[in-house]
Amino acid sequence: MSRQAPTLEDVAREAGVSRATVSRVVNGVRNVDPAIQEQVRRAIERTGYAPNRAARSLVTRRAETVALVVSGAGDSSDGAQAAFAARVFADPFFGRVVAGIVGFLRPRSVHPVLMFAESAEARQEVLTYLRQGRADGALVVSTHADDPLPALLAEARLPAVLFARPSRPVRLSYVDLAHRDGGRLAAERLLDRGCREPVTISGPLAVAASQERLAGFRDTLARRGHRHVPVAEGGFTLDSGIGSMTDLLAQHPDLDGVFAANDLMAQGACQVLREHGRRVPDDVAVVGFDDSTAALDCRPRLTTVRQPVEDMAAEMARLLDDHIHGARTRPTSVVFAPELVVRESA
Amino acid sequence: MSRQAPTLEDVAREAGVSRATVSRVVNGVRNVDPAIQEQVRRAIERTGYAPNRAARSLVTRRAETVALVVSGAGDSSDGAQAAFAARVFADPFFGRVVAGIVGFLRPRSVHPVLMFAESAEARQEVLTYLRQGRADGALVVSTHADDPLPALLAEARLPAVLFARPSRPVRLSYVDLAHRDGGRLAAERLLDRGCREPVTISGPLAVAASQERLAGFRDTLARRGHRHVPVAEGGFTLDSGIGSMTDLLAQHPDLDGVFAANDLMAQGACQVLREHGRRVPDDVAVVGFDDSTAALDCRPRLTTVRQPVEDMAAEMARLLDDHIHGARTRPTSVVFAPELVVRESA
DNA sequence: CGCCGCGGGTAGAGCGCTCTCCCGCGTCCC
DNA sequence: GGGACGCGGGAGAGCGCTCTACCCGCGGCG
Repeated sequence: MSRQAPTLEDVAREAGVSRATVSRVVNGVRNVDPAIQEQVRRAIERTGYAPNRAARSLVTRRAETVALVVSGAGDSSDGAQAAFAARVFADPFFGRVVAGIVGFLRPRSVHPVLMFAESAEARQEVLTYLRQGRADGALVVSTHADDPLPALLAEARLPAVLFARPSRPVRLSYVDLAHRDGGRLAAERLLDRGCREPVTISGPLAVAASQERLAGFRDTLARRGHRHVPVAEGGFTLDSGIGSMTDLLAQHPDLDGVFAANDLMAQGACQVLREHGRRVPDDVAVVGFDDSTAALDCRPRLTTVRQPVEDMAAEMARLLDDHIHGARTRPTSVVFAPELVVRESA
Repeated sequence: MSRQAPTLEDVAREAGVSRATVSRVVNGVRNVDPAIQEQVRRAIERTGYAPNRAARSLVTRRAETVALVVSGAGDSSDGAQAAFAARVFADPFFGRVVAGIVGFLRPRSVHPVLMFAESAEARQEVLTYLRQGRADGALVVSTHADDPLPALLAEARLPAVLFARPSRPVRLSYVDLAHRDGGRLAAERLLDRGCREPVTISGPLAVAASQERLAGFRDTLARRGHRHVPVAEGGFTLDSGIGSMTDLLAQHPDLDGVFAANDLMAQGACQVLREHGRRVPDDVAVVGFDDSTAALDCRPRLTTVRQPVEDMAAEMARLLDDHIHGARTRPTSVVFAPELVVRESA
């Protein structure tokens, strides 16, 4: 604060070489005499030099920063953003996304800028941010299917990678899970345990992933002779899991297997079942989805369809990195395979 | 990507004025003829101009960015960072912190850079980041009491504000809660409900906040005639709440009131109590702490000591802003008052 | 009538870095 | 022995912006 931060010039003077030479050893380009290198390194040490990033970015045209955008759909009113942020972070799923992204980015010394884009205004701000060159690209996690942000990003030709396939196709790379296969795995597990009356709590049907999971579950059961599978639509929250399970139990008292489209709802279902005197898994088998922390918090611990979120998030970051550095020019999609994790609940 | 982004120069040429004039209307400084202003604004529109932030930062010496640092204590091994990130985000508490910070920062068009500092190396990276001028200051949320980062920050004279008072005093501003008063509120609630055998599940005693909450709880009970209050030390996780409650129940079967030092543990406690056939709140009253989402997810919904986390986080951001802009030079601490939120569990 | 203030604009000097060009020198090959 | 070439180093031109001069014209005033 008080004294000016040392610049390249200062280090150069201290080391008795030119600015260019110092820059070379700092960035490790070209050969520099080892003796001079050492000399410069000591000068850096003495002066406590740290290269000014703004100056560097100005000439390299690169921020070495990416935006991590959590994007909602509609036009939430102004004040709702805090609630939006809190809601997003309440989902253990998001923590895993962050962990995966940071895992890839950190070794490269880049740190994500956190942005929320739940309103038209906020979306515009994301675009501006990128166009100002404050970030080199965006990693977008949408909470709604009809999020307008991807299209805006694609139109502006800004580097971006999405989590999950967008509802309308856009020229952007994305990573996704084979949700349909996940639904199949859940169905097979319940069937293999001998369930005769399986039911399911789906995610919000506006979300493509929910549709796919449900379709995979239904198709598999249909192929094994179960034509009519009761389904209650949930909202991916614990609360909605409780509500849906209560309804299903009332309408189908002899159900003996539940597939919930995420762990949080499965946890809610377990709670309700226990309160109604049904033992899990002896009376009713429960399969969740995600393999989030909720799966382990639940008693009994959940058998669930694992989504390799960390790997998927890391892959997102890798794709973006490729796009930014021109190593990849056309949009690419990477689809991951789900995996059944067997614990106690089914 | 393809074509160069338009610069001030381009806009100036387009509008038929000088670079400086365009800069003035962009930044809204000094009087510029309204007609010319309009002319410039249209030129900006036509060219799709967005000011280059690196160039601006270079001269203003300001990044208009702050770092949001989640800081651990020890020297976690290299690979542990992903797990650290996931663990941090699993706590609903952190989502509220982010919401509060973003709530303050967003109207000012600044977005936080997310950093984890759970190892010595990572801490160094935070310092470097700030010294490179990539962020103007840091908002630090420590997960451990003896976090070395605050001292490093203070020593380097970098603007920073902490969440919670550091264990060793450092010349840094911080916000905190009157935890002791929170413990008192919990005790009074249990007493007022007529509890005769209160117990408590504390947080990790290495954390100052845990100590304070426990002290406030104990002191209040002592003053009302309860000398020996059974306490089990938890770890702020649901799991530890389950474990602690199980132990307490075994050793003190006639307990009729529980104060858990956070909602997650209270939720675990409720679960155990119900499994042991105790009704909450009729047989055993339960008071949590935080008023996090866990308080609402719990059945029955938790009576809890509310910590105004969003307000506290917003205040952190405000303090940092003041420090950065020189409006505040000496370290300041702001302590918030807890509040009892009565729901069903007590 | 000269002078001064002032509104409204321009010119240009940097901010701290990267990177191209250039230069001097030693080496190698013909 | 001389020219081509490689290598290590320096000089200096920007990158796109802000901001301090400064300039010009005009009205008011002593």
